[in-house]
Amino acid sequence: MSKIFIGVAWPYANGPIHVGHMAGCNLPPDIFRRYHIMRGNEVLMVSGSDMHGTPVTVRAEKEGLRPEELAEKYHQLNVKAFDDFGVKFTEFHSTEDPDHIAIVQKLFLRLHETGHLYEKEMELPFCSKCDRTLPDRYVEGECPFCHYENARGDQCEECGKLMDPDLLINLRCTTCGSTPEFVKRNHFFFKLSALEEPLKKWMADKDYWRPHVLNFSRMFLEGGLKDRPVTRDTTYGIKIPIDGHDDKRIYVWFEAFMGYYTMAVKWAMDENGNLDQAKLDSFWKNPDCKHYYFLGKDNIPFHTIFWPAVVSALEWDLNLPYDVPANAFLKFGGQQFSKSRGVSVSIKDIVEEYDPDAMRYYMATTMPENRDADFTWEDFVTRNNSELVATYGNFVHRTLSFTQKNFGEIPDAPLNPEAEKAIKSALEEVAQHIEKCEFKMGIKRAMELARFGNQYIDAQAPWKQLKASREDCAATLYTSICISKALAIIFAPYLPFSSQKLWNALGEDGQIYEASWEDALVPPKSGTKLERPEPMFKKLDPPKKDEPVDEPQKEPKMTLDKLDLRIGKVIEANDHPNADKLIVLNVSLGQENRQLCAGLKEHYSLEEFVGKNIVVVCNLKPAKLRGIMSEGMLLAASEGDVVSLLLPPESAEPGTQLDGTTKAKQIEFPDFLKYTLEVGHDGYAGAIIGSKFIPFTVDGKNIGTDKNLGPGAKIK
RNA sequence: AGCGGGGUGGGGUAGCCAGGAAAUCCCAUCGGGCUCAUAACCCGAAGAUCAGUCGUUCAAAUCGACUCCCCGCUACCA
Repeated sequence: MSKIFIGVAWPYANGPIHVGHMAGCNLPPDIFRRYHIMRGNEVLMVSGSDMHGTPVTVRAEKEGLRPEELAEKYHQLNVKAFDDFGVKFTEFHSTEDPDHIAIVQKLFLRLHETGHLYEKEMELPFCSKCDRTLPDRYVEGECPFCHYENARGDQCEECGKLMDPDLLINLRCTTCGSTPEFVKRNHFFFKLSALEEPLKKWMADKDYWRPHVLNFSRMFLEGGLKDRPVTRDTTYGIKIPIDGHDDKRIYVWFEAFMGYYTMAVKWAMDENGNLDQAKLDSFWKNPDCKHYYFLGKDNIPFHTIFWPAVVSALEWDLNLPYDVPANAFLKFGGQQFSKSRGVSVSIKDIVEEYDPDAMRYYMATTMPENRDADFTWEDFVTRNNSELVATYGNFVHRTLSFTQKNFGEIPDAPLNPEAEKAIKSALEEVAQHIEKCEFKMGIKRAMELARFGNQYIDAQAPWKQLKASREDCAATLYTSICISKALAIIFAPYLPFSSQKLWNALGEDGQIYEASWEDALVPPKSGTKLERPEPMFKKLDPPKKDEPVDEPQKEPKMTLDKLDLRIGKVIEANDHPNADKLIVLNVSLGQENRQLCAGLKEHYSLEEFVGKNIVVVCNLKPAKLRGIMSEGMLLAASEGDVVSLLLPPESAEPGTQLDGTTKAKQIEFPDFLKYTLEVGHDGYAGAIIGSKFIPFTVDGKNIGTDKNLGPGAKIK
């Protein structure tokens, strides 16, 4: 029996866990964990919610909550989602956990003591209007090399040169546009540069890592390591345990991954908070305990470089990562998952709608182990129906129902030696795949055993044997039951819920996770009464095809349904800090708010905008307009010099979709310009599709223009 | 711009790191079998110059170079 430590990347508590997270970082460690438990190994699997990241504060502002409240809300939600999905952690808490905080502070002091942290004065741009120091990313100015006007503080996008904020000419704050001053602040730095060589040495024998992980990490190291600041000017987060730094907090990047250790410490404490050092050491100082970290590819350097650096800098001889099987990204219909763009499916919704195992199966077969993969509902349904239901589910069901009907119990007969061989090699190969974190291969191999089962039954034809020789028939069925039992075990790490059902249907008592991998070869007891079986999995209806798939035509046909036009209500209007003609609007679309830039300063005053209903193109690719993100475009008509907003009925609720338009996928700006939109003969706005004028309507009502422009006025 | 990843029968994918009779699985197509099973299962057929060019090699989807497309990232938003 050995010990396995599993660290799972800490999810941000700024939203519900979605299928991308689950397939990328959570399902794989759960499969791994379940397998090892069945092998009799002791597993410590930890993670928690990251509550201190900037995304949390940003999201909190949007929802009008304090960051702690928001984080706690999503933390609770996600704990439940994991549980419902069958993903179980030994310890799952949050960065607000008092023990986490206390231990992080201890580690901070320890690193200070070992000389890996030092204090240095750094000059930081400070925006007095926003009242905060600005990270490099949040300052812009003219590039001193190529004189590009909107170079960022970390890098000039135009010439690609790395930048420092103090080099920029005419600095400004990207948020508000005012000019920052430089202030001197003391910050703590982690001496990463000193660990470059040791890390290279450590990584030298990691050839068994996934190629993309290893490549990326080695490249990163080759690029050289710079010391990194580990504190920042903010008041949300963990306090620095050294006097005189009340206005600073420990940087999230530095603190969150310490959670792998803090959670282990927490686990090794009794109710009174007394630490059992030996218990902790058995996982963290035990050379025989392998440490695995599961995460998405965006997280690789933190786990293959920064975290190992910190662990070794503690100088306690703690275990370094053994493997970091990072996954690539799971995309959704070809797009990156993104909450803000509505490209997301939360686990909560999935478990309400489907059997978790159906989704676990789909994820396990498509997870992005070595490259990005694509999640589509169609594919999910197809794989569920034609593999899970038709191959595995069907094999078990035909076996059990035939046996139950004709024998009523597990017959007494010998196991077919061919089948025994097939079971053994499946067990062995699936085990090897899982141990090497090749989960996709593992489940594929498991499915082959089910396929073997179907072939076996077909070849034996027990329905014929029944008439010819009841003895032969019994042998076939007994063998099929043995295969079913093996399938229950083999699939248990992947599909725990259905394996449990099958386990009990085979007359085995208790929980399958208490069974061991080797039990797959223990013959089922003859004479066990069988219940009338229920199918293990349900067939799913193919997704409704509301429109014919639009692939056939090469030229994208102009149809309204490719546009996502919605009613927006202006909440706030401001001048663009860096442009003469642009204004920046904050617009409510019901569910969400968006920031738009519009070139209407010469035509409308700021006051005129507020409270107005407008028409917004919501599926335009977001673009930066003179430094400010514009997440859509408002529609206005122009006739000569006169520019007029489109005027939807005041009764229309923000967020209402214009009739005929859909939440279509994102389009590029040039594609949008291909549409001819204009004011029709009756003075109402619309689009020309083909040769027909189709008026825009919302809730059946026409949309006019603010200044009653005449027919033919162009809209954009 | 730089870096990283990808381009495999009609669609979606595996194989590539450790080169070897041209290739996995699912769907779609065609033919056959079976009727125990959630019209499920089983067998068979058709279909790819493995993006392109050049090179290394007895041998390349697999290694190297270049080109063309797609996607992602660009460490203070893990």
